[in-house]
Amino acid sequence: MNNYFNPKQNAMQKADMLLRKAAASAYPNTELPNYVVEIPSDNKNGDFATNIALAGAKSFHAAPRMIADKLVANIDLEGSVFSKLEIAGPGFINFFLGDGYYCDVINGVLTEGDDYGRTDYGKHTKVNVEFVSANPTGPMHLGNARGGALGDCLAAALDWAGYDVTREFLINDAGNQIVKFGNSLAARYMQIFKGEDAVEFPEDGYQGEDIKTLANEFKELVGDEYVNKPNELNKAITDFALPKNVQGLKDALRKYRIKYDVWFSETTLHEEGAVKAIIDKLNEKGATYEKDGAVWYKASEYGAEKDEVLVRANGIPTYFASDIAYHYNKFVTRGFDIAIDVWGADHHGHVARMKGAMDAIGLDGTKLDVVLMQLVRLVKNGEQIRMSKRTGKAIALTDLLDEVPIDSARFFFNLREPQSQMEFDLGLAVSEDSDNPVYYVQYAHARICSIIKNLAAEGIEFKGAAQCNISLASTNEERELIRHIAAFPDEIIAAAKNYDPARITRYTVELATIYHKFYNVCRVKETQEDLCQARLALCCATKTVIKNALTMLKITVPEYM
RNA sequence: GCGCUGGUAGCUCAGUUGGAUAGAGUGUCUGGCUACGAACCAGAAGGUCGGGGGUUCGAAUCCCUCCUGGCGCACCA
Repeated sequence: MNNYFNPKQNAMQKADMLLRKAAASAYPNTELPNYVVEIPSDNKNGDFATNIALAGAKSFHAAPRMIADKLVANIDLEGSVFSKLEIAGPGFINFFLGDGYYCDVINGVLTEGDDYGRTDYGKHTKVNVEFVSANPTGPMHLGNARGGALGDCLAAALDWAGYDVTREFLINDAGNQIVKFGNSLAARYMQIFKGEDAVEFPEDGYQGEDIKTLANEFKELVGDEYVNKPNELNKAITDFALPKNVQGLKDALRKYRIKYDVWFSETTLHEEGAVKAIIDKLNEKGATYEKDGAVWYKASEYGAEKDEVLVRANGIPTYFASDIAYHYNKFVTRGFDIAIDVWGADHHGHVARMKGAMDAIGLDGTKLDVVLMQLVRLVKNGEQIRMSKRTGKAIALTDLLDEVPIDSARFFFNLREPQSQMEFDLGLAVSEDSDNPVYYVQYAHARICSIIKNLAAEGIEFKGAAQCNISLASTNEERELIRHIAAFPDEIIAAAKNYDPARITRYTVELATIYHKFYNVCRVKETQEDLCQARLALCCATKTVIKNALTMLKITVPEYM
């Protein structure tokens, strides 16, 4: 049983139980049709509605309205959370919640406090969320900013929904791109001494200014020591630069308020022989073959489009090989039940073959979930700012965070669902006025704090939910507010289930809107005492939910603005 | 060419997994502070849900087809 407080879900289940009971007595020995109990878009149609009479026309052998009449006649609302039923339209049965429900919601929220919204939906399933995992060969870019906000908030949603969550960053500190990184650094280092024209820069090298900066720092440290030791230069300068870059990633992400549980080094997989072991394993399963001097994996037999190289002709394993070993490590060595990878949409070709590879090594590919995220278009004054890693003019994450407040960046990147091609409006994100939705939500919180403070100054304190009669808060605005507050735990579950934390961000905007409407219609101050207390209870409950939601998203919750 | 993914109000996007008259924000226009924070609220206007077929009591949602934007199809990661 669920010990957590999830009022909406509970009430919905109660509605469903009443329906089943009614159907059992009205139509004994008849199989129930596929029906739903849902929340109508217009609350004139009740708090919950069911299509059971429409969907059951065939199995109950009657017209929908007749079925609805018969079912309703068999439902007794006495002692339930519902105050009335209605039959509407073609045969919908609508449930209306009663006073008791609204009181329970506010009472429950204030009792749960900082924990309101948590459920045990995930049943402590061990889930690993890997996100950003930017190459340590250069600074992070705008896409990583979205991936960071997305991954971190998804992890938070899973945590609140009762999963056992690990946030993880994979450091790609092995393989081809590190070799390229070293070659680029070495060339820049040599150019310092011999001139740019005398030393050829690798055609596929990293062009960015940061490579020159690192080479210069290395020169400051060791002078010309390596000019005549070309064989040792590459390793020495890589060993110098790589940790610096990794530290840069850590610093930038910490500034972005992301704290990882695990920084996983790809190199350790090679050192421990895990990559070789996984290739052997595939080999044993008969899933490999040799061609042109390379070892291939029969990916096409496991759902992928075509076969893939595991070990190049030069003997170096591909990233794909180490990625299989890495996920084997997640599932088998560390025992995660689910692995979620947040990738840029440009990696979608990798999805089917990774899942297939999990099946090929005897694991379950369906336990690997990939959240594909579309890249971001940066827009300022209606014009797109293109980013290019090659020209070195990329918009770095650190640059973005220097310009855009963290609250704003995290909020914006979580406003759209992952697969949408979002636009990031730099002008809007920087603006500190009402156009910026993050302030709209924070404003609602600050407003509530102000009301509470003003009342306290007049000697009026909130006496606690148990001491007040919430049913006095009976206007549409008040009821709407309570209903939305009640939906918070379900919204988190939906975000976790659909891997879409943007739902929570949008939820906070809706909550703020509903609160502002309430504020404009219902005075708290200078109101008859009982009603004042009831409305104060609503304010406190709203404050709790905004605080919990924004805290979950790691956005500050100001009391003044 | 094949695959993934999008196309909903002028613009940016929702739409609770097939439900009731398709919704927000923004922009435009009009109202509301000698009242708890006007960083707010109310109202108006704005739609062939890319086009066309199909499935059924019922489609933005599912199927087929066409148009179109983005991305991917390396012994890169």
